[in-house]
Amino acid sequence: MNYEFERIEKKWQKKWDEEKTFKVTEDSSKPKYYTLEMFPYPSGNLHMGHVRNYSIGDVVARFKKMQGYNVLHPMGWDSFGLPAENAAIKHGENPKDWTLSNIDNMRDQLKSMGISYDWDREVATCKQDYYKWTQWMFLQLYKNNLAYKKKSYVNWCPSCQTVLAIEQVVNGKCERCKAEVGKKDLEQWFFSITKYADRLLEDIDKLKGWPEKVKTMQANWIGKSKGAEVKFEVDGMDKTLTVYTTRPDTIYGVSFMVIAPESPIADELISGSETEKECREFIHRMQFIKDIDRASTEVEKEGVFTGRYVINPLTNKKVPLYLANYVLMDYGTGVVMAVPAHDQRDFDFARKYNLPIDVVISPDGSEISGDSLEAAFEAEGIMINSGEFNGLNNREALPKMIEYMAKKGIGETKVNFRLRDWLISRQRYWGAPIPVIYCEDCGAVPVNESDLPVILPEDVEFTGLGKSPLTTSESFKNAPCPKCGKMGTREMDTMDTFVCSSWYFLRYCDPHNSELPFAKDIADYWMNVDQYIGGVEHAILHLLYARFFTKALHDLGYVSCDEPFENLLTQGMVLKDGAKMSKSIGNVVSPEEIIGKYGADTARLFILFAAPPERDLEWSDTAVEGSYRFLNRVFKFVTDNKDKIDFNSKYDVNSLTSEDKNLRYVLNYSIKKATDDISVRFNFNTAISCVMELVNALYSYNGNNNALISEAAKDVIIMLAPFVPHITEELWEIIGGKGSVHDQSWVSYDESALVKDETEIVVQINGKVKDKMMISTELGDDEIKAAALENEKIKELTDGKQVLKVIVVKGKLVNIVVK
RNA sequence: GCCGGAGUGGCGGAACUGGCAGACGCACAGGACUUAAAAUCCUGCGGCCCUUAAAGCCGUACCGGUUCGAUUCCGGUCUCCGGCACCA
Repeated sequence: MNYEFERIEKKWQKKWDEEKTFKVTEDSSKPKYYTLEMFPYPSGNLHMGHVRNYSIGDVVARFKKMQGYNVLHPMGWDSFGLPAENAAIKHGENPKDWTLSNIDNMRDQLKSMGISYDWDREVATCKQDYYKWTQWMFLQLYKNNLAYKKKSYVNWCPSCQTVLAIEQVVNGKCERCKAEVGKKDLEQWFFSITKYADRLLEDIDKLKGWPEKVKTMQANWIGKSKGAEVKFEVDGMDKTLTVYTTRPDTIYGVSFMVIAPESPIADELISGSETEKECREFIHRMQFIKDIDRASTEVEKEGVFTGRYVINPLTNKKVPLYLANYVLMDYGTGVVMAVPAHDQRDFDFARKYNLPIDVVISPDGSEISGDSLEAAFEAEGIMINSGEFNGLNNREALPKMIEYMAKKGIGETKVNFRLRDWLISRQRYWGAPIPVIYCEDCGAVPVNESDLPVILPEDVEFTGLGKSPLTTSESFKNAPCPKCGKMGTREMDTMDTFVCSSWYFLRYCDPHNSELPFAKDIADYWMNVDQYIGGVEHAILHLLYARFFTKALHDLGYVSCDEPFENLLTQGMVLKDGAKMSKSIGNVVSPEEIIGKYGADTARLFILFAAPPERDLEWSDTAVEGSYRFLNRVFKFVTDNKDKIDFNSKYDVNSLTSEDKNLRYVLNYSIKKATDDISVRFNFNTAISCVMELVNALYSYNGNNNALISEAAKDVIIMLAPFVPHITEELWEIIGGKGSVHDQSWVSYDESALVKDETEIVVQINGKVKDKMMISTELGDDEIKAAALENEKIKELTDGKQVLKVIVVKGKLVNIVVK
């Protein structure tokens, strides 16, 4: 007979809900612990990835609570975004109704999993009482020169009909809908995340509890590079071109110069030149090549001579200026000094167009002809053909050369970042409106804080064609200028949803505050998030933006912390048949189905047992049965033995049989191991496996020490409580436990129970195991050694051989080295 | 190309600080119970050799090193996964 998971789970879920078992408030008498799982987009249904994410988080929350922490464990909804709008276009549904009903459905699903959230703190980013504060955030950034509007050549997703941040363009495709991304010239709002580039990079070192992988990804994304900017005069024109280079040490080897075809100064440079026609054709042709194709290293380098020459400021040598496809407009200055002898890209270009290759660094300082090179020499070496710098190691020469150029006023040290400012405008309806009004006289004017929120209107049309639905609203469009009162027009763009999710962890601290997004003292009590858990797909976007917001809010005095997430756990994906679950492959296993068939406890147990949290997890229907089987074994053991279980019974340690001692050892060992595995290593799989061993030991125990059985049964229930909260709550009630099992203290072990009278040690000869023997733990090294040499089998095997050395590792082994 | 991570039975995985490789679970095989099946319980389960057993040998991607002893440390190679990538 299997246990009635359905009845039991419903019973306790109802009770937890009614009694608000997991509600928390600030409490200075206990240490606080803030654990958070990345909030979901309310697509309508939970998938296995969610189940894994929230099961992991729930173990952490319940475990910490049992350890005596005041645990904040909230949940909410990242509920602005495109799918709602697409549903509106497709099915004529209102995005708001669609979203709110999805939230209702998913909240029920979460409750059916028995996750210990404080539901009183639930937030939804699409609700006015939340997005009011998202708009407030915009205003604070704007007031402090961290938000600005500029015309720029931006990434445009033709399918989503909106611009995208660079981070949202993945391999030339829209991160969301996978459509090919194009370009468009638009006036857009940006957040100045680049002002924080250095701090975002440096403070990565503070993130001791983050995975190396994520830290590296962020560092690479920020992409700091140190070099110099150098000015080159254009021959015969009153014009200077500035280049950025990380290799100013190679400046004597510049044999041509290259400029990006889309550069705004290209027009001026080619006007009237003898190659003007070819140049214009080239520029025109490049416009129609997609970014992704332009940027590929596979594409052959190509260019056209502009007809102009520039003068090397160190040598006064005239070198030709080319338009070239391999120069990026949005990095550095869009102009690059080409040193073919020491840069592979320049080398390829020089060979193609027969340009000179001048060697200025050689491995040993000897002269090398550029013609003899098969590839650019990019390694360290000795400077040659470089005037007064000859003979120096190029790395030593580099700072000296920058210093020299700085003195002459032709160059200076320059640091460049790969990170771009964050483009937050979206030409979409279902998002937080950007709180700005355009006035004929005053220009772009921010809405007064007292007028927030700028409410998303409902008189809009969803045609799916051309312009954003927001522009179709008559009620929204016109608003008086906050400065002069003259009628102006509202900003029609909404904010990137990543803005909403960049501060939600702060709102959870004080979710009902109507005066501020959060009170500082309350946020300071809860922050930082002690443990953040989510998918690695957010390694760059969300985590970088959230760090930026936290730092900005810190600098503006709204919160004390300047990093939001103390520890980060990136959980692996849930796979089926080796592939990520997806509708198109048809390998989706729905959580509802599994919970219906085996119960939430089984689903949670399997997912936590099958792999450590950071690794990918292969779904196995048969292994789920195994977890279910285990829970039935636990249930059966407790119910079969409930008459023996008595909370008040005690046993005398000195009168235990060897069988009792063995069970007591396994019990205490399991407690020790499970505690370490959960708290130190987050290895829930091994924590569960040692409880399984304990249950196996209970089944094979033939003694009759009911006090010992009581202790073990009680501890099994407590140890399993964070993993399988319903069945343990039921069993706790069955054995007559007081209150909720989830309010119990975590189990502790008795060190003395881990000391055995006898222990098995291995006897090796030359490192190979030959025998095992039981030995009193009281024996010293010499006695253990003697015992090993006395061993019949060892005597036989070492007979006639010379014993060179005997190594004794107490409690583990003896290794006899013979010849 | 650069950066990060990983390679252990039929499968998921364990071995925490250099000390019995394969815990725990799945699958499989045999048995008990049953009229039968399911469920449950018991036993076996890396490979080679072998009728069987004992013993022996091999075995943690590959090659080598350090060590009494290496899945673990060091050097090199290969493969897979993830991120970035004409960033000057």
